[in-house]
Amino acid sequence: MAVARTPRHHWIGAGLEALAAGGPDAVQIESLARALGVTKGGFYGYFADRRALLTEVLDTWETRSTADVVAQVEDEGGDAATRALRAAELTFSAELRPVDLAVREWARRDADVAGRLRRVDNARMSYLRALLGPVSADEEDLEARCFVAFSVAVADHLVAADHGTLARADVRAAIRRRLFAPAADASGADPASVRSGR
Amino acid sequence: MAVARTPRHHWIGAGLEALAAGGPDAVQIESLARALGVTKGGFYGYFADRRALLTEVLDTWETRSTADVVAQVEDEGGDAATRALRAAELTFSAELRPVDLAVREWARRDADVAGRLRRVDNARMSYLRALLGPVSADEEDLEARCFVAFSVAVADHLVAADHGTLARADVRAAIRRRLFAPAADASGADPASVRSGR
DNA sequence: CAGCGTGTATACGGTGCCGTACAGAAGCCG
DNA sequence: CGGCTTCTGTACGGCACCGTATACACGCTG
Repeated sequence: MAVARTPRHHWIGAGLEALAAGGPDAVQIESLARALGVTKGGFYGYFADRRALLTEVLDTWETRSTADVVAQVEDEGGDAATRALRAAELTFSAELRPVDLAVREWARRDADVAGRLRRVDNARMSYLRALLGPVSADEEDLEARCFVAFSVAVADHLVAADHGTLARADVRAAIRRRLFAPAADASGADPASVRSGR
Repeated sequence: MAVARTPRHHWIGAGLEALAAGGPDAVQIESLARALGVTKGGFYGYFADRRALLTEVLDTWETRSTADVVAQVEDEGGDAATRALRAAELTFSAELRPVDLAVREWARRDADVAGRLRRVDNARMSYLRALLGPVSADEEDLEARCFVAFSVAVADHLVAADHGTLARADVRAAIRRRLFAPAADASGADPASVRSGR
């Protein structure tokens, strides 16, 4: 048997990169083949068609951006704030972030993808909610903080505005201070006291 | 002379809708023609090619989502908070919002579009900054509030998460309260005292 | 009521991609 | 070493779109 020069996961990897770079329309079999230095000859041995590849690409993204992230964050440990920031770092890493944004746009016009994104976002928000829970006792205030944190993480690389004399990093830091500031009405709940919330 | 059944602006309008619905790749001449109930016969009388149409579509979007919005908001008047919320309503209206999101995604892979988006976002942020200016004296805090407001507005229709017993509208309201709350250190600057900020 | 100009329909060549078919190469096994 | 399995290259038909060319139809204008 000839050994596979282009195993299955190579196609998925190239598919992820194409999705990140140009959206679902850019995931073209002949284009991926060129990127991999082969022709599409072998592709149809692994996948029924283009749709099948896209499905597996999304599966891979889904796993990497939820289960894998949580596993690694929990493995590394730290207090709530540390873990929340680490989760954001991993979720919106240089490789995963463009895929996330592409999927988000894709979800606007594909119900299946929208369903996946909803699962993924709910998982992420649940995790964030558990981490930020001790910061604020009020349900609405807590949810506001979580949604702000999530929105800023998503919009950060999507909003093109400048900030005068400030750098984007300064703005992010200021937002972070606001997010982790104890609530006005909440009695001194200490974020650092949560070390094992799921 | 035969009267134009499909004048220039019809093509641009259809282009905007296609861009909103499916991104730049979906702006296809033959597809727009079908949507307009004609064939592409007349298209090339108005536009040199597909690129020319896309340029004009972006021009239209740029004007509508900056100058037109500010003009209408200023015309309607109201205090700073009212105007900020109204500007958000108009900018992210049902017709303009999908275009905005499509352009945002497109800007990730096209330098020209990225430049436009930056102009537009900077104009929006300047306006917002002027409106929110009196809420907080601290530059970083102000910028944080503006960027949060903008990010939430953008991410609102892009993040698919649920909020337990709360509705998205409740979360938005809670965020709004946080954004307009006077700064802890700022002496009582009253948002309602600004009625004619640029 | 001609006749002209303008917008539209139709037809065409070119290109790029999908999915299929088949032939060839490359390694492992007996 | 010869055969077999498995992957890859090449070729093909089909389709959808772009941009051009050309012929037609409409309704002003004189």
